[in-house]
Amino acid sequence: MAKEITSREEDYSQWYLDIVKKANLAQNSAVRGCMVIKPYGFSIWEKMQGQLDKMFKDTGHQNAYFPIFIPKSFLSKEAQHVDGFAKECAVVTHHRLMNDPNGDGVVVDPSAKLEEELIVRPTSETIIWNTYRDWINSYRDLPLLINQWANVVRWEMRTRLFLRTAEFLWQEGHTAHATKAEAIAETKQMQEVYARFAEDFMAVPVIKGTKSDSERFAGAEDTYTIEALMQDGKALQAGTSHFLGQNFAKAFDVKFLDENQKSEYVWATSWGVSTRLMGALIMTHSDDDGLVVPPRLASTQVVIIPIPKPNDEINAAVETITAELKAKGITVKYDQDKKKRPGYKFAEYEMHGIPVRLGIGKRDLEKGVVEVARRDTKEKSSQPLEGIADHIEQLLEDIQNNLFQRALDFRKEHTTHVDTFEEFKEVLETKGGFIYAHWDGTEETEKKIKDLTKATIRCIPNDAPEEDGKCVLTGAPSKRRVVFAKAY
RNA sequence: CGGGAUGUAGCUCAGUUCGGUUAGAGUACUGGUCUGGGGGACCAGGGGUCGAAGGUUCAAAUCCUUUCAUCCCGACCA
Repeated sequence: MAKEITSREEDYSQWYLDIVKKANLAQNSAVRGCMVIKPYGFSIWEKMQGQLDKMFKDTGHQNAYFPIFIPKSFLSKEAQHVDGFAKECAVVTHHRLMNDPNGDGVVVDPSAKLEEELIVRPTSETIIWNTYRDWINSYRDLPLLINQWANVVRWEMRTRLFLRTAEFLWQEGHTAHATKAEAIAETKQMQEVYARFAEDFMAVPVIKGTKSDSERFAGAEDTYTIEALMQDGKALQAGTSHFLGQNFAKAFDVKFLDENQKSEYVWATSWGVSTRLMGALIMTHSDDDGLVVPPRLASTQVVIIPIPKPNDEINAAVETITAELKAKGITVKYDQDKKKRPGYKFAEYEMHGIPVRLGIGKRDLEKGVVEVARRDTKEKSSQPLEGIADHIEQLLEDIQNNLFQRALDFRKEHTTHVDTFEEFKEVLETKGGFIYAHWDGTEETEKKIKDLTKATIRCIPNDAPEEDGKCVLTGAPSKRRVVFAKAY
């Protein structure tokens, strides 16, 4: 077999790359660290975008677009922010090419040097807050609730398709508020939106929490995160929502007159999820036969395969089924390719993770049934043609729920509470996953644990109960457990 | 940026040690025949600047120098 996938057991990271490649999701490009998202991969991203965009609008946000280039000077206005991003910025220094005077090809025209260099945005806080200064004068201008869908560039040293690429697609919300409380409420609301999206649509269970000082977004006062667990026991940060305080308002001098005619700095938030979610989707559900896409994100939910190939009788039956499914809003593809054999198609659609596959042949038609195969469990059964659409509608729902439940069970099995550092290391080495442990709250301890084990604090869970304990490393008193894991 | 490895057909790789006709295999692709309920068989065909540049030589995928890229391990990383 030509399209074999490396098994997860054999080499997890190769398995991931095989899926991305063989399910036609993405490929490496001519530019290091940048990827080409292929049509099938993009169709899944589009489904994600569509749903997220709806959720943003339902919570009162509007879309806008800001430029890809940021004047260098903007980036240095917020000290922590520049520290966080300076090392990974692409910089535009010239605006013209010319023919190489020494031969063929083109060279940068030295006379076209820019007065001020432009940074390709690694994130848009600075240019957006520079714009907000003009937009915000009064409390009546607030809150300002804006989102943008864009690409950003971060010159990462080591990249991996979808999980960390030099350029990636994302959305970034940037909101401005009159009060601190309101901004914090917005930050939490968006964390909630992300969590709901991850769980209800991606079928990926997440832990909601806040970041420790060292893991916080550069320029934020608080970073709210959703953390997912991958099948290899490593954590993946799936989305973040930042409470920015008045940091950017002060850096860009964005003030408003409140109802008491007092001039105040604006309170800010920003929040984002990226094409990295594709990586989370792949690594949560897929198996050694290929991608598994939850029905709610599948661009094609049902594929119908004529066995062994299309004929008038089969076509007629398919036409009926297709009409019934479409009436229910289910997306269907009928694969009439005569050159490829059924077995080939079965494997191919499994590779692509299509949730439900129908097989129809002469035998089935004689009995008035159709073969229904579900991708998640790979179970097959014969179902009567009568009422098939209802059955499939229910089946898609079952698959969606089953994927979530399966991921949740996996997470439960890979979540451990530990009280000693010996246990901590032991669990990390044997089964990985999320480790709930006490921590003394200092950055030194956090760093030491990271150096010793490679595990980092993924978050301080929102729902962590108060509990007296001792730091797993130093033995200093602690009030609650935090979540540790090795992370992507 | 350090340590290691690799660049030969779309993909996976052989050939490089020890230089010698026209550079190979599997797979994928194209056409045909037979097939047909889980990645079919056979026949025929197309496809290469051997990563790039320079050098040594009668002769370079093979030797030398430089360079670029990719992968793995570190460092780095919302």
